[in-house]
Amino acid sequence: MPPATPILLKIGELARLAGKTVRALHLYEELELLTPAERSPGGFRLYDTTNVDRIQLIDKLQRLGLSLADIRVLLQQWTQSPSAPGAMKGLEELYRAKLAETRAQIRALRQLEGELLINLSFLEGCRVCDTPHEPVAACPSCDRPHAADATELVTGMAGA
Amino acid sequence: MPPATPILLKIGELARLAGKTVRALHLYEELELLTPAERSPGGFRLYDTTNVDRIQLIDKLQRLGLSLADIRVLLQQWTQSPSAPGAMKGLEELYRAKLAETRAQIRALRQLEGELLINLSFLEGCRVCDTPHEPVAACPSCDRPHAADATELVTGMAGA
DNA sequence: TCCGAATCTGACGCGCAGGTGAGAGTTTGC
DNA sequence: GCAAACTCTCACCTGCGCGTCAGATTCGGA
Repeated sequence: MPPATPILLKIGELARLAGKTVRALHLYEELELLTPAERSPGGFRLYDTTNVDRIQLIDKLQRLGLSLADIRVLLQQWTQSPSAPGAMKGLEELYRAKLAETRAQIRALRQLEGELLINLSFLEGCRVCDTPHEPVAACPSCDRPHAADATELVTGMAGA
Repeated sequence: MPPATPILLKIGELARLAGKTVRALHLYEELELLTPAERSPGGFRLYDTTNVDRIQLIDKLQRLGLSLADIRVLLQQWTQSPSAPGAMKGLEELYRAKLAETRAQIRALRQLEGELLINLSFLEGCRVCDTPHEPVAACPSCDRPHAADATELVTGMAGA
């Protein structure tokens, strides 16, 4: 049989499939992150379906905290690497570093979580507080027992 | 005894203590997040030490994902609230919402973590891969067993 | 063949959180 | 009383990731 014409997508279709806007895809092309397989006679961009994966890769790398410029460098390193295992190396290093960062972020968020819980419990005690203290500014420095643990998430409100 | 002159800090000192730049503190003042206790005769801003807490509050709220404008609104609501328990209410709601968000972020990061681990293990297998496949593009679609689990963090590199 | 929808290129705008001078005035230690 | 260090107030600049026209062109179905 004749070589099956590969399925080609127009930019709007690709955008919908990948969950991005047309403008975003234009931008990715400007920044050399994404290249259409070809153009229609009239100049429309035509993409093959592997570009969906490419866009999702971009998306995840963004969520890892990489800028589009970073991603460009990464992709270029990849394509320019002479050997397959060599190319994998850079990727591996990057992912290892990002894994560490991700874990650090998780730790930070956990700490924030704990702090929120502490302050919520303080505020809860506050709700039933019968010590009359107006103005409000006095409350964060309330001397009742429930005030023991409040952090600057509450105490920082004081000066006003 | 005479009223002890409170310790007052110049902006640079406060900045160092709080880990911010002078410019940032200027900005916070423009945005009505921070007000110096007074000014020197020559016009220098003089802050009292409670402002360190205030800045750390701002910092944490930023890390919770609030914009400086959001924070301004929050601080204003606080100072305008007629009753102490009433003022606590808004804060409590905010923190409750942010707690949920924080937990969602942690979940997302955990997932990313898992994905990174999967792909790292793929790449590790890659390192000792003796299947000769140049060009590199072929590697992500390698048919050896170690390739089973790679996600688009690896497969998205293919088209190039 | 014709119309409406999609796409093209190019350029400007935005929101955020400051950075970065410039030029002038203020403090402070010696 | 001098110089160095600090601070003052404008005001414009930056990076990022698109959004948003505008005006022209192209595609695809009836």
